[in-house]
Amino acid sequence: MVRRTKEEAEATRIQLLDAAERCFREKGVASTTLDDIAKSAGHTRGAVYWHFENKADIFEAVCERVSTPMQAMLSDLAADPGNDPLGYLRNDAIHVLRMLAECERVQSVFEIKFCKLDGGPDFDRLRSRELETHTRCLSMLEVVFAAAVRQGQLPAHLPPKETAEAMHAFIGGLMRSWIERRDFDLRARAPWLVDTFLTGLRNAPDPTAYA
Amino acid sequence: MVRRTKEEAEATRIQLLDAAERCFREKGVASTTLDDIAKSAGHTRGAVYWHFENKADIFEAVCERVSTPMQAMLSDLAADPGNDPLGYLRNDAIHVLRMLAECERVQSVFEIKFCKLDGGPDFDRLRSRELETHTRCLSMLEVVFAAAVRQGQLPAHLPPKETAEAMHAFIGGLMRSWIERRDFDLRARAPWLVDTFLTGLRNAPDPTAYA
DNA sequence: TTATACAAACAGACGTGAATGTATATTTTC
DNA sequence: GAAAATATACATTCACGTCTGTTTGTATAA
Repeated sequence: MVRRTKEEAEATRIQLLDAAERCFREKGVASTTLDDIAKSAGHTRGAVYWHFENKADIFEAVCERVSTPMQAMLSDLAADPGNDPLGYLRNDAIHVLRMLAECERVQSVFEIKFCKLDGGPDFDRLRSRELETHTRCLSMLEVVFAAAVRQGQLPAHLPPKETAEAMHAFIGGLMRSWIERRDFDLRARAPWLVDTFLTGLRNAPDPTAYA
Repeated sequence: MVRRTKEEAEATRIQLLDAAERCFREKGVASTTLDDIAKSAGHTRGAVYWHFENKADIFEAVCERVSTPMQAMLSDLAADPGNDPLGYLRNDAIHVLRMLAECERVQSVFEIKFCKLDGGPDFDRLRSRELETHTRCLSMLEVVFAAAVRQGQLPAHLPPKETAEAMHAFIGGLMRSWIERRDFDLRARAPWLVDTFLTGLRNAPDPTAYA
């Protein structure tokens, strides 16, 4: 089997990515061999090396298939929050949680990134990009919180950095916990969880009281 | 160099574990070879294979050096919370965060477990134990929350499982975020962070209102 | 008390398998 | 006919496990 048409070639590329996603999730990234991926896709390593450079390249491609929705969410956050920044943030947080609960591909990639990824010397480029995304996300949270304080939606004594960190930790922690155990209805409970956390921020104690 | 005394042998064992901890943290578990560990400890693979069976065995030993304090904390939670369960939980959560902020070894092992561990087929035994610990932790949180509700410290409408999950996600998320970036003072902010979250629980909206 | 036997605590060499990257062969489409 | 899209074959590297060698603490007995 050789030299398919352009569309067939693109199809095998997708088959390879799907197979890689499956293998990574089942056996972890490090323990997955290129032959595993090729076999699982019904091809050989020849096809793999035609479409990709190495395992790290495949992994990046697998991740990029879901990076777009998350990036979109980030730019959502960056958009003008209007006169209800906290409501805006609430919707966005719920949206993120629901996207995870609903989209199988997002679940796969997050499970791989969370649990199946070794911090080896490959993947350095990817990790630095992740860190940058994380940083941008935190600073945008800070901006939105500042706007909420200006609108009187949150008390002024909230420490900006720690508040953003807490929000991010809470959402990220929920995602990880649910990915690892799936023992509660994330989609249904997302609004209540987010509201409960934001209620804590609204009534937060004054940090200056903590010596 | 051979046949040291009992104490010297135990010393090399500890050197090997320290070296493994360093290598795992620097290069990831999967990318660390047994020769890396031996060299970094100033020994050879002969010493490694004398003290341990394989890499997974080493990793378990590395983890067990900090599992004891965490287990102690879990049993703290299991003890009688008295007439102030929420205050008890508050102290315990702060204690966990501070132990991470203060103990370098805990930081290392958690960083390895969080970011440097591939979910390969080895480490299965370890992972199942982790899951069991996670489950026990969640059920203990449920017990403490139930007690807090009985004492009138928390509203009765809190869904037990989701509340425990949220608490665990928040603490775990904070630990992960801080491990990855260390860009805020975890030790100093721990009480405020925990109090802010618990304030959210105290004033949480009624979940039955969420269709 | 001392000689001796044994086993502990390693170091170093060896064989093996497996995964990687590359080079080449083979078709088929354009 | 040229190049794209794969399969196949090959060489190399590399980590693992095992085996053996060596030295020395230690127990036992004479």
